[in-house]
Amino acid sequence: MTFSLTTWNINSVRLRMPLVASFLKTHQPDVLCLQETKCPNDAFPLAAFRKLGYEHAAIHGQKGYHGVAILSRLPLDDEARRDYCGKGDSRHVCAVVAPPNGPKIRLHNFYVPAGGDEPDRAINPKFAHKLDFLAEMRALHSEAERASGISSILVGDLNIAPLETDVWSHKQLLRVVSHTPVETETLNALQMDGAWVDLMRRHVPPQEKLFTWWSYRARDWQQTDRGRRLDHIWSSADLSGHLRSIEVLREARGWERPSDHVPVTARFLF
DNA sequence: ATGGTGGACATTCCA
Repeated sequence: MTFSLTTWNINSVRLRMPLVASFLKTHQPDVLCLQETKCPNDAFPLAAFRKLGYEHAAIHGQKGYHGVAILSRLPLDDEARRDYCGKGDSRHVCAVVAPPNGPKIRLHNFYVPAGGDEPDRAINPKFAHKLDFLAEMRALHSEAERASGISSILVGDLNIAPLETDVWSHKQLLRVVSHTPVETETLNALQMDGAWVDLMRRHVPPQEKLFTWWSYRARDWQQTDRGRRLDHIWSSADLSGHLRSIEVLREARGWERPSDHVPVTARFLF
């Protein structure tokens, strides 16, 4: 049996609902994880998702900013939210899903703080927040959960492009927030701590450039191709052998009134 | 070195 999951920073779920509907009709992932929904829970378009076959939802939104959601064709159990850094931001939601013939999987959906412009925690509180948020994420040990009989998947907009090939120019972005050494080292440490596997790079060789985000500010995003890989799909080690494909839907950046991020889909076989 | 665009919300903040 296959199990598929998409992560997508949607930059307003209400504005982008027609694009989401079109994507779900053509790709039909079992689970959709959204970030930057920018939508309070009582205004979330649950009915529209239900009509598309996504009857199960774990949502965590707020007015104006941030917001994460898990929409699913399969039942979701044991849903939870965590308030990272005690700021009251809606940046994490999780739930357990059990694909047919597969293990129980806890899905963590994150929207990590972008971190502002200046990569110095002493003068930029947003950058300090980003690093503190990542430090708090280290408490998630996928191995610990595995030991209690449950596998893990971590997805979301982590706002960090860790590899040299995750940005259009390693040299030119070394001092740009999202690709600074302190961020990429912190992300790598977090990944090792939890024994997380970077499934996108399991499927696409690290030598190949791979982007999931292109700035709105570029005159022609396609021509200059100044992208970054800010969106990620990680899993506990036991799931990596079940991965069958990763699809980065680059064409979605060219849709009408697009998000600046594109959907990334992982397909597993159990 | 600078500003470019886009979304929400309220007349600015955030990315």
